Amino acid sequence: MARRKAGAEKNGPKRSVAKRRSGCPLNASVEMLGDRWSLLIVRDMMLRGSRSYKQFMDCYEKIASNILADRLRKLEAHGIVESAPDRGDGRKRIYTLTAKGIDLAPVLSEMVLWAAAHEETGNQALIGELRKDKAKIIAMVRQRWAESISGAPGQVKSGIR
Amino acid sequence: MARRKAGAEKNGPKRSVAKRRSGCPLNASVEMLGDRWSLLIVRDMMLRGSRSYKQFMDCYEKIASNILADRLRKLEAHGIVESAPDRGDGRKRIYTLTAKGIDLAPVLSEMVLWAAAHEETGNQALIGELRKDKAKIIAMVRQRWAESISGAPGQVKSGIR
DNA sequence: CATATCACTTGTAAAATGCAAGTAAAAATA
DNA sequence: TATTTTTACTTGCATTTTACAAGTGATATG
Repeated sequence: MARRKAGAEKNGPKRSVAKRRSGCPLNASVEMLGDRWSLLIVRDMMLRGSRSYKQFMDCYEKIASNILADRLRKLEAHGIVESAPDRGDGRKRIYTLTAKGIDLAPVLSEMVLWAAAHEETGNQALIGELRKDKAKIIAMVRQRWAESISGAPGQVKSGIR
Repeated sequence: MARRKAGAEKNGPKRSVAKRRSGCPLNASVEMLGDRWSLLIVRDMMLRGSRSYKQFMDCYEKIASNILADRLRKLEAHGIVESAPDRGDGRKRIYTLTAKGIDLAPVLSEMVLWAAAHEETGNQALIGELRKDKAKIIAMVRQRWAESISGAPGQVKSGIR
């Protein structure tokens, strides 16, 4: 027994303020993304083109498989990610960012710039490009995403990273 | 018995990549800020001018006192916040944002805009202003902060919020 | 048909969170 | 000056979340 359990009812965009701790938009963000893994998963989708469970498991920070399953479920429930069975390989499930998910690009961008400014970090290539022209990088990420969802479900190959 | 225990060694800017899960700058941000409270504390300092334990306890989301103590300690260890005893009232300790802390303004800004775009949230006043002129709001926040640390340790009165 | 992949789940121990109830020191009040 | 308040925490404890190791079932591959 495994697979499927329908994450949440349908899809979760526009969750009402009802069950939140407060109506503050920052609080809403924190309730959806405020943990040690969610944004890293989004990062891997955005920058590395990860789309399958296996690919997420290959992330450099070594997420545990049960945590990954849980986060994917929550991201999907929040409407940040959606998933569908892979046509062609019945074992696979393909995860993709929704528009809401790709809209996190500016958030990630600022978090990267902040850390790069105040901590010792790697990935200087990305940081340099971001500092030079943030808007351009975000536009590139968006465009690649748009192409990847219009085209047939194939690999996103490139990777700024 | 209570009070003082010297948070961490001295101050924690430029923590090396050594003990982190990875050198990715996003990961660094997530390790410092990826929980359900840290950014809300920074928000209250930035937008509401909260500076004392009591004021943080008044936050709308009702943080537990032990969690607040823990988060203030960690934020200080990360060099995002610093604290000093209040001259004039020996019971109080005054917490202030460091330059690193105020540099989180663009991160918070993008998170607020993201949530506002995709969720039902309150605080439409702030959102409207942010959408109109993000840079200006951030500049205001920065300036108020600069004034508040140069002037005598008095209350920050205003509040976009 | 045997074996490998993929996407998960199931324990289980350890850590983080949340809640209620202290406590020590300093300040305000009677 | 004695008493009460206020402030900034800590402590204990139950609950939840996280992490790690080890399955499991359905498909694909040789």
